[in-house]
Amino acid sequence: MKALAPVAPPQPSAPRQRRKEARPQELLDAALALFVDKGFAATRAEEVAQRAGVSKGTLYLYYPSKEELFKAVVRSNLGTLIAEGIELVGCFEGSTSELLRELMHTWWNRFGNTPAAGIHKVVIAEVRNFPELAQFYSDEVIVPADRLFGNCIRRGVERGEFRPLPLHEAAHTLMAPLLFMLLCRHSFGCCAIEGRVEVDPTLVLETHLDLVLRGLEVRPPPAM
Amino acid sequence: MKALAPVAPPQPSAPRQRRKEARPQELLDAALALFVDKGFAATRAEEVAQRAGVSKGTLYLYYPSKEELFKAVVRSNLGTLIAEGIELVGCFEGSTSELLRELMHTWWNRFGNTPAAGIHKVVIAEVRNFPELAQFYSDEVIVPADRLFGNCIRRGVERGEFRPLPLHEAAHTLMAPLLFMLLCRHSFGCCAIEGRVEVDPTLVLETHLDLVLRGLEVRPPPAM
Amino acid sequence: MKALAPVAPPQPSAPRQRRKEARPQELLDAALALFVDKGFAATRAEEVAQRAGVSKGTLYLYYPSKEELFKAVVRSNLGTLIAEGIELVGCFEGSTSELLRELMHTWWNRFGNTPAAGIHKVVIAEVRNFPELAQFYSDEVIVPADRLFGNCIRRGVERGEFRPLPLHEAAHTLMAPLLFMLLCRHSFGCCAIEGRVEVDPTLVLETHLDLVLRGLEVRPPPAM
Amino acid sequence: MKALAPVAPPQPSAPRQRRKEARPQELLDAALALFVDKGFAATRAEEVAQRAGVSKGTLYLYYPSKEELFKAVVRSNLGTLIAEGIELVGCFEGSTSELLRELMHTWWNRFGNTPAAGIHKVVIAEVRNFPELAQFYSDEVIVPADRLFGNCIRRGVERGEFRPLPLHEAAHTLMAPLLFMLLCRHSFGCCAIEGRVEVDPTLVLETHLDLVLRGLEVRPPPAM
DNA sequence: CATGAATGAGACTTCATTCAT
DNA sequence: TATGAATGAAGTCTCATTCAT
Repeated sequence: MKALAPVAPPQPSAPRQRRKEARPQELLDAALALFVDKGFAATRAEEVAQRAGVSKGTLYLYYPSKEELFKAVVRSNLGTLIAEGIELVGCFEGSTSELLRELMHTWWNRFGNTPAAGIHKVVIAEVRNFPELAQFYSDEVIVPADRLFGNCIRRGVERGEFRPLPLHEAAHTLMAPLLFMLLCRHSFGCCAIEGRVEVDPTLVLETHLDLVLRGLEVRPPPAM
Repeated sequence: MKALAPVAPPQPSAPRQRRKEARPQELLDAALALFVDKGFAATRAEEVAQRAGVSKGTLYLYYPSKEELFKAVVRSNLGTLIAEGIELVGCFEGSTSELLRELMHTWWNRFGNTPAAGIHKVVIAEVRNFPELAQFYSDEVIVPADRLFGNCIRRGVERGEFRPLPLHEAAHTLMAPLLFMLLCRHSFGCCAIEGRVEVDPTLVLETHLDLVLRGLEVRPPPAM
Repeated sequence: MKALAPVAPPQPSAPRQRRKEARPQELLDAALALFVDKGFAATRAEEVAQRAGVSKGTLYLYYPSKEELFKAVVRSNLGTLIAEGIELVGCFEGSTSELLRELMHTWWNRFGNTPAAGIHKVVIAEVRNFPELAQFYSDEVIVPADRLFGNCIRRGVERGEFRPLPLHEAAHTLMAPLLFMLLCRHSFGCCAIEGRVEVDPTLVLETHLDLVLRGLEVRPPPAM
Repeated sequence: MKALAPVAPPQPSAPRQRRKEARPQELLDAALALFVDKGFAATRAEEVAQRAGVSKGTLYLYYPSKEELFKAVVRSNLGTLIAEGIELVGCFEGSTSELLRELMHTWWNRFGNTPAAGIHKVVIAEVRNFPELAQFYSDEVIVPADRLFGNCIRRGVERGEFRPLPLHEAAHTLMAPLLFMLLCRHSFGCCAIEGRVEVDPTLVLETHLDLVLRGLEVRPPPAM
């Protein structure tokens, strides 16, 4: 079971005189691309090194094992993801529906529609083999994201805009379609498949917001 | 030609069992558990055999390769999943909201809450290394499921129950939270994590249906 | 490296009621065909059994191992090969050239042009892994054949027909082209090759006899 | 992902050698010896590596598979063999009998009496399991050799030295005794056998040339 | 710092042989 | 006798990791 999907070639135009400060990030970038592409087990250390333009030995100068490299990739790509969103919620003034729309669009543009989004697939696939990452991911991603969206919903409820709903579960429904779409984009999305189901990401985002915000909102008072 | 293998010990510790009919299912069960646990690549053929109580060689008596074993697992667990849903839709008489509720509950009880649900994680994670399976899974699972839910939504629209919405995208939002929950259950869900976000699957299902069905429904006519 | 050349299917028309006395020979025939085809190592015990129309276990009822089976095949096919030729030499009355012609044609028709001829290839290929067979083959095939042809040549020399020549070496030259042709027939001869060298076996035999008998003969006395 | 391999012992028993240039030839030599000894299928890759003083993995650094290793052995040992003969024929000035003598002696000294001579046995023995090699060997060895000797014979005929004979078949008789002797030397020749037929290779060569050149030559005109 | 040749544990798979029925 | 399911040693090949230069 070899990986068959071609990986984009490393940028050969990069200047030869690399500074050693840049190395770790170059290695992380190369590793991210390959882990997303082929998964952890199917990615060879040598490929990562090649893609980063260094030799196999050099990779081990910076990361003591493939496992540690993987963890570094995850941490570096997911570490600050949520913090930015939290700030936004604190100072937003408009309606909660607008806040959620804003939040989701930002998230999509700044992360979901970015190569880094593929990291989620890898994490989902491999956490069970990396128990340390599970705690990290929970602390750094899931809990903050849950709090972020839970807070939004609570805000909506408190302002009389939304019906009361269980916060965790509603937050789940809020994010899941987008995260799931990412997973699909980075797995099936990259395979050559005949007669596949095609969805338009932007339309998914809009439709989802449309559905779920409507579902959240309290019924408008009957028009008199 | 080679030095002959040393004579086998006269009394193998476990008596040979002869259950040709039961073997394939036992192997499939063992394989499902391990593939879900550790992923396809990280599962060793010998582990599968051991878990099924047979030797490595016996596994290959029934499945010619690890890949074929995996495909057999997928087929055996997902093969008839959708077909039943399609039937249900064909003969259902009530409102479309009720139909969707029924469909989702059935799906949850018959698949989502079952060990087989973990297959999704494995497929998402490793399908890129497994191009043949991508086509198979698209044909057998994704396309029929999309059609199934798309048809439900169309039924609702045609009967005046639902607002018109893009079918694929709405179907996506309909299924994604449940599938995503499955992915989480079978990845993070199995790790020991402190302070995790806990969601109640049943409550997720209910909340999701509550939100999304409300979002789908046409606004009730203003009271009088 | 699997064998690719198709093996002729076993004769399925054979009556189902085999007598156990026939078994050993049937197994030897099947084994001969397969060993010639694919060599010893590449022939699976199960194939031999299938071709003989019995199960794998039954093969081991008659021959305790694949090695023993192989030795039995060799012995059964080469055991009496030479004896017949020796008889012929004793009572022949004509010229030694005619005797050699007769001998070679007989050998060709009765052995060389027969499926059993393939056994030579297998022996050449495998003796080094079967030291016991080396002695057997020397005793039963090489030494008698050498004596047979050496005797012929000596007869020719003694009768003034042939020039004196080293007997072993001349006997070698006498047989080698035919044996070598057999080896080629059963190795390259069975492969699909483009632009191969084709030789006509009968023409090889005639040309060889023509050359070598002429070479053996004393120069005719200058015509006075 | 798996339990990490136990830490390698700090001082490997043999110091690492770094001789990248010498390795391929060392591996080819080791492989030649073992293939000739035990055949292709019965030779384990690890044995080849050990004999060359490297580890299993190193072998695969230089040759991607056992098959390719074998082909490299054949190429390295037979690749230029024929080409030299062809040259010789082109510029030879003496009688064709002398040319053939010269050719055969050269062949014997440069190949037949060399470890590489054993390759023929391996090819004959296993070519049926190795279809790609069959074509290669036909193209690179058999066809050129046939042409080489056929051309010699034609030269002799055209110059009035030899009788007309079918070219392929005469070429066969010309080479076969020597090739067959090689086969025997590398199979039976290496076994401990009592009372074997011993032939002196040089004497075989001389006797064969004596016989066959005499057979080829036109009868001298009767002395008047 | 950087290299890349070398290592060797371990994965998948095959198949000769056994043995309960 | 005959069967064929089961076994497990052994083979090819991969790749994470090391280390002399």
